[in-house]
Amino acid sequence: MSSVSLKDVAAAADVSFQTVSKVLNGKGSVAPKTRSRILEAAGSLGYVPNALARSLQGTSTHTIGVISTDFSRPEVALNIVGIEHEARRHDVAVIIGSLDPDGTDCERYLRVMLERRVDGVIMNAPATEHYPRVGELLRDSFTAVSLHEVAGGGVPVVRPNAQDSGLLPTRHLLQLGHTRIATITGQAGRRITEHRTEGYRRALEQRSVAFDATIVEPGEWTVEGGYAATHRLLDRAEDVTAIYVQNDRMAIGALSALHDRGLRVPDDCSVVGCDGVAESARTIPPLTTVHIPFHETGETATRLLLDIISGQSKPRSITLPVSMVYRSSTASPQPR
Amino acid sequence: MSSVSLKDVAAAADVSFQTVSKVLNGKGSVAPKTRSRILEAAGSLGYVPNALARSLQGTSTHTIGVISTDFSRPEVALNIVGIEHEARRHDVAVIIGSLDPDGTDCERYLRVMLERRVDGVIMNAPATEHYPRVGELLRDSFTAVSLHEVAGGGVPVVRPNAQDSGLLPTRHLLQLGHTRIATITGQAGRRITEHRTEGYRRALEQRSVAFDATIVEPGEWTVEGGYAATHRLLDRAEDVTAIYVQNDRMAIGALSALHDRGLRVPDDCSVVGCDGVAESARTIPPLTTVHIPFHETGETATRLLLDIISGQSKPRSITLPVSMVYRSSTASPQPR
DNA sequence: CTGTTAGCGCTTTCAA
DNA sequence: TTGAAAGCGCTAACAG
Repeated sequence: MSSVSLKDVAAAADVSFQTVSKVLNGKGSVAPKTRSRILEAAGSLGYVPNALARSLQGTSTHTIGVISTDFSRPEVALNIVGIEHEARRHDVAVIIGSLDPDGTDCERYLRVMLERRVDGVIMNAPATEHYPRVGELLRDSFTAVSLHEVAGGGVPVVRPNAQDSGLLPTRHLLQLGHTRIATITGQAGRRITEHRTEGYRRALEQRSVAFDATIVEPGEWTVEGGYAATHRLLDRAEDVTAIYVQNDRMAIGALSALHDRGLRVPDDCSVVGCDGVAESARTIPPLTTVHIPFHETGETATRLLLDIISGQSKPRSITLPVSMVYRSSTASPQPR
Repeated sequence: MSSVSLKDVAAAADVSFQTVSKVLNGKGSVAPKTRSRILEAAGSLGYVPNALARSLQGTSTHTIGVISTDFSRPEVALNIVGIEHEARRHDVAVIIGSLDPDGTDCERYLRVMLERRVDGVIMNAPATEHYPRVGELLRDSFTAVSLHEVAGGGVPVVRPNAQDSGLLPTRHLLQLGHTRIATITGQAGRRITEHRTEGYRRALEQRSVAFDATIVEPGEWTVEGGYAATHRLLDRAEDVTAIYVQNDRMAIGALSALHDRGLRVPDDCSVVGCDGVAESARTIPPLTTVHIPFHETGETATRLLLDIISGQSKPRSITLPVSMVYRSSTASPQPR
């Protein structure tokens, strides 16, 4: 472990350690001879500046915290990768915390971020969107940007257009001629689920198709959840001719369930996913879905956070556009 | 932003800041009255200790670095989540760096970790396994544990049994009666690819089935790569009756390609994946695969790293067992 | 051009 | 039981 300090370099170059500091930071003026002597000493000693000591008197730690829901889900991972890429572009380090499913450990993580004096925090924790204490902490003690709503508001939110994520695919199905369109939703009680469902509902309304709560089935975001939800749905309403599944992983489960029931996609039932994960291109059949810019969302949130920290930008929320990806899991309803 | 310091608390409680330090760290003996006065002052002022200052004279920063290949791939994400979980259990913060595909920015990240004086580093960067400079740095300047081999060795490696990951599924196919068994490999030149292929080869040898390089096709680990590789493979060798695909994402592509060619799985061709991602349970048909304990690998590596740091353990490598998951994409070959 | 003085927030002796 | 002194590695301001 490197523990060569400025003083060590100074001793080797026979100058004061403050002069070394100047040279290494390119500040002040130093005699060329001294400078090169110092540079050489630093090089041969393998000097590496101590970022902690540096942060101690500066105002910035060049570090941000990311508190995220379990990022083994690919969409979430893409968010984080986007965040990390943008942070790195600005020479900012990222400390990460991954929450348990209920987000009950969020405050603990926030505390850690406080102790480490991060310059700001990016929240990607839908589970905490109704926790007032988290919202309070974020507003009072941090410069923060969130990818989901925050209890009590007051924190800039950067996210893909969730309502369009429901509206676009539903409209697509309507345009194909479907009228019995079911939806398999994400986790109940989450804003993002509400928004996607709201988009679905609005698309129906625009075409004067009645919303029917009996063909709205929760699927928990998981492959298995989507599989089970599809069975429950079709056990109850076999006249459904199309399903908008609120994420691709559940859609993979839905395709499997449909297949197990002897139903052909899209002939007997159309399916639209949401998210645009890589796998969706090669499901059987390839999945029509909504492309959500997860990576870009992470980048944008980070850029905003960094701009707010540096005073270059005022806090504001940003919504990113989503777009349809048409593949072969959707078609006009066939007479049966 | 909280910038209440020990001195502020001391002033409020009318004692010296050193006494406050004692109380807050539970050291030394302090009069009960003083103690409670200090505690109250700290509480009402919202004092949060500065971890950076604390690290400055201590020997540890309670921080580890993780340098990883792009973790938007679910297997990789699982590794990282495992690392994070274990670190958090030990109250250690995690700084993350995600490499570009070639890992050329690895040294830069290592430098950042050095500057931040992390206690140790976990490497998950197969792309750098042949970079001597990375190996050197790791050995000379860090306490490190890697999830992949490191150039020049000397760094403990914690990883799932890669050879078994090839041997077990191939043996399964052989036991079903297949003899024309192809494999779609991961990225060429990577150790993990070599190991999985070596396992495949060994299983064949054990049953005296000749290894045939013409039915070994590289697939780049991606869905699309697996799709394309399957087509290339079958264009060349249509007598293949089974394929061991070296990861589940490529296997999804393979199932799709097989379907597009009008081949039925498993009747016309059996497919075994590798990794055991959630999607594999609901592909069409559900995929027989190898379960790889990615989360546990991350946890184990972290526990080892932390133990090495604290001197509780000597550096050593650990191999974790993998296991078969039997589903419906494999069957005995059918006469055609 | 260079070194001195001061201090970031904290922990750790050591005296009082 | 408490506080004063010292120092972790560094930067910043100023004097020489």
